[in-house]
Amino acid sequence: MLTSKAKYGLKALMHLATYEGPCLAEEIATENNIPRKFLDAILVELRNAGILTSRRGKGGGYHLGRPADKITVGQIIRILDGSLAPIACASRTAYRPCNDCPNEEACQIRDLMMDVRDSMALILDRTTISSLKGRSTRKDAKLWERARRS
Amino acid sequence: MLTSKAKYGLKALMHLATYEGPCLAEEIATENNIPRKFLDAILVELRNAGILTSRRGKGGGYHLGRPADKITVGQIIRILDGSLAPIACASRTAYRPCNDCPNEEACQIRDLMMDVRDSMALILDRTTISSLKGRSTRKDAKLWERARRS
DNA sequence: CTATAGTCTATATTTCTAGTGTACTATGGG
DNA sequence: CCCATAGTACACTAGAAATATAGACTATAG
Repeated sequence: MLTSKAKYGLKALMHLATYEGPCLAEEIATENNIPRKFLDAILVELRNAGILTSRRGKGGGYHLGRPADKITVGQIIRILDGSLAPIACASRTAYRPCNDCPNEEACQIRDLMMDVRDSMALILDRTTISSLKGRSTRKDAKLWERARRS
Repeated sequence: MLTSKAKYGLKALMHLATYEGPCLAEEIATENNIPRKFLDAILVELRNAGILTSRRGKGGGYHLGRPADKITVGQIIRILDGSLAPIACASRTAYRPCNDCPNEEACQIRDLMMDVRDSMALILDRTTISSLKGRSTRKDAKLWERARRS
């Protein structure tokens, strides 16, 4: 599951990748319909993880800790949501056993979910904030197609 | 997320696919470490969805409503968990808009998550209860490899 | 020294998950 | 007809997680 938390985090990062200098939390919040205080907590988590840096006081704000093309969506989801995998027992980074499986290594469901996790990671770990921003949505694609036909 | 509910449901179906005749809920529950009453609710949902049939009274029980190779994991997750997609706005079958997106069609996050959903569906919709049962786990693969080397 | 803007701690609200309890209904066999 | 078996319906709850919110505190520029 992609929670609102991670979604907000990604939106904030896209925002920060768009503007040059430091951005105010307030500005990020209002421009992206994110509850201010909730965003604060998210920004702090990202800062603690080294994704963002911040400066206090007048003229302060947040900015990216490294270039937008060096931050992947997968990283952000792992930081904010804890895991990519659809089930904890299939997570590489946030593993937790199920209590109903006597022999986890032989669990076919877990095994299948590891395949799912891998295919998710393949997409999410190669998508950066930068490429996410530059991504053309399906609507764009449809519009292009229509334009090409016409 | 794959909830316990869906996991239990898949286990129950694998159980039913293994034995010929109708199985008792009690038997499925104890053999798979599933809380009995919780399983009851799951089996009823699967029955209402046409995946299972049941017979009451002495000699009764549950059995598959169609061959195990005609039931996909994707179907079961959609029935029991509601959706495959990591976020509701990217779901094909259980769509729900986010309330923070003014222009959903242009949301790059949603678009990315649709790609993720598609790649999950690609795996889950082609995996049947039958193929799930027959799946060799990574442990098996490792054992084989070791055996081949030795 | 003061307005600004991030930080910390605690708390509230809502929703979902996972599970339980009780009573009821249908069926087959004696 | 009765009774044990086995599924069905419905109500409910405890606990966790998601989604915020409030308020006091701290650092900094000017």
